Amino acid sequence: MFLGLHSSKSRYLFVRALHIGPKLASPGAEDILFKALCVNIRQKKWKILNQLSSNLTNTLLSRIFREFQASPGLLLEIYQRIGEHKAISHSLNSCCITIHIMVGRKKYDDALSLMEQLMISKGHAAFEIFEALINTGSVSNIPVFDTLVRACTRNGLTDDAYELIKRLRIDSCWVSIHAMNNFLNHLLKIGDIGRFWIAYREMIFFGYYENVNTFNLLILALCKECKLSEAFSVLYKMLKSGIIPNVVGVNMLVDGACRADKLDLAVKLIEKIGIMSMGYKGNPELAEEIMGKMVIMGMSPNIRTYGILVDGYSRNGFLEDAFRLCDEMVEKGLIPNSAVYNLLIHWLYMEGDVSGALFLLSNMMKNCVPPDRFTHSIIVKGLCRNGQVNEALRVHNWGLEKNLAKDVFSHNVLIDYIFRDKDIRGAKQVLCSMFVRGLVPDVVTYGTMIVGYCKASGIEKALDIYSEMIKMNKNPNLVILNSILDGFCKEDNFDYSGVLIGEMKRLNMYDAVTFNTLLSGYCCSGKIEEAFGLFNSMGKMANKVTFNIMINMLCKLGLFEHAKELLGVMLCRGLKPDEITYTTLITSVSKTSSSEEVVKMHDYLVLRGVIPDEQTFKAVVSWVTEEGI
DNA sequence: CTAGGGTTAG
Repeated sequence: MFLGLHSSKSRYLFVRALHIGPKLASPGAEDILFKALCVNIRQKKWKILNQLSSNLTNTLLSRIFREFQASPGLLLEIYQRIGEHKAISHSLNSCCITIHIMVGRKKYDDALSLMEQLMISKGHAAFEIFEALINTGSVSNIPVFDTLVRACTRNGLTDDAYELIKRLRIDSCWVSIHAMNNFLNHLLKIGDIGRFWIAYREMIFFGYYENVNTFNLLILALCKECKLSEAFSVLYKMLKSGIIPNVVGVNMLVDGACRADKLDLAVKLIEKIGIMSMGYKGNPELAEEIMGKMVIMGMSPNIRTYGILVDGYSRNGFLEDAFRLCDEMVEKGLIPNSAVYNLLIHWLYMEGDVSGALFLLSNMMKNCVPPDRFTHSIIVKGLCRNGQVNEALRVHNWGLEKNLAKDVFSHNVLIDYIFRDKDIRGAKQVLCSMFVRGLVPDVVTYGTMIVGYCKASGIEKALDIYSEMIKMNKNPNLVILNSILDGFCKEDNFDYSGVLIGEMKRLNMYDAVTFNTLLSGYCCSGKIEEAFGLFNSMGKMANKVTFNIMINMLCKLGLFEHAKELLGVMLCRGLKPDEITYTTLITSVSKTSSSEEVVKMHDYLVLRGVIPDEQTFKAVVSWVTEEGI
């Protein structure tokens, strides 16, 4: 009998070890334990780990880790099973040994989650882990530190990530371009574009060469800053560096063009990728070259490109074109995925077409396209937006039952809309139900609460939420800072808003919304001089909203001719008036001028691409009713 | 590394 033999042999060895004496007893016993553990672990018999837990010393554990370093899957399981056991505590070092082994075997995701365990569950600081990794390996083991940088950015530890990169540089160890890209991408995700450019310039200064991903990030950053032509010119820089653009960069340019109201440009870009240089730098030869290379690379628009364009059309009110594009896509053999369906359903809801959205949803099911984590939230938001908050709550609860609402997404939407009804209690209830389900509020949740409190009860309560957010180690982003700024402006507290803007500038975190918010604040409280001063200093940063705010102020002051002049400036700068410009101007002109003037203004604006919405319609209807036409 | 939730204007 195997077991009998085995146990008698163990007993024999054990007895012999006792006879040799206490000094040598322990290595012998450790050997036996070691072998027994290895045999059992290889057969995935985990019971022994529990049985022998009181004997597992650090030296024994390191031996086991080394023994299994060739099979990282098994190693990870050992590590986790030991971690589950209360009697044995992992040292930071044993975890770092495991991390080194995982990275050595290219199991980066496993290494990443081990690091996250150390940071989150065990509360180790990034630099503690850094030191331990050096102690258990070598500082020149770059992939390990690349992973550590990634772990930092994934958990919002921006400064730690940056300090790590700097610290390694002092040791003449350079994290890879991949880690640098990861850091740059993180800065864009948290909305810190100022810091993005500082980090990028620094990276180039220290001799890194951009790869295709770095260039894509540059395109993304420039698109976010609405510097579309600069974003396009990144393509030249890429080719000059001998790097061929890929579809990801082009997709971002398509998105940037759509968001800058340049749909035609987006379409051209897709139809003939080389065309983009026309009207920008005037170098058709280079454009042809780009196109040629892209065709060679098999770089044709993918499903994502079409999705972005579907979004672009819909966003600008051309839902019909979006559907036409879908037909074209299907003709080209690209099958709409859940993202394309989601986008269309989303925009149908935004247009108020609830039944159309419902129809498309059933079509999605019919075509066996599985709904994803976005679909559920889009339905919840769509219903809320169309005044069916109770129905949205019903769908939400149904989703919770069916386990479709696992993330904070739809919760955030509900909190937003319940807050809009000034139902603070109701919003708090949704927040509580989040906690009950083990969902942790994210930055958007806090942002929504801050805006909600600003509008429902004033800035003070909003600031409480802000400090709560800081306590939970969540970093404020640009949207949150802008919301707080709006709160100050709405309460005429321009001292605090000045301090805040100063701080935001120092942090390099501000955008057009920041200044538009302040501008709107000035206009609302009649600070005309300040408003003009700010407007003039905004320069190229001024966007459509900036002009709408200024036009509205001039109209309210009865300076209609000046408002029209400003409309001209707006058009000269390539900014298209929208339905808000329309309502502002029509409301004003109908009060002061003849019906001919109103009709003239209407035609003028519609010819320049304004697509009337419900409120523009109301503006005209009220004028017609008053005129008795 | 790219579309789909929270900020500014009627």
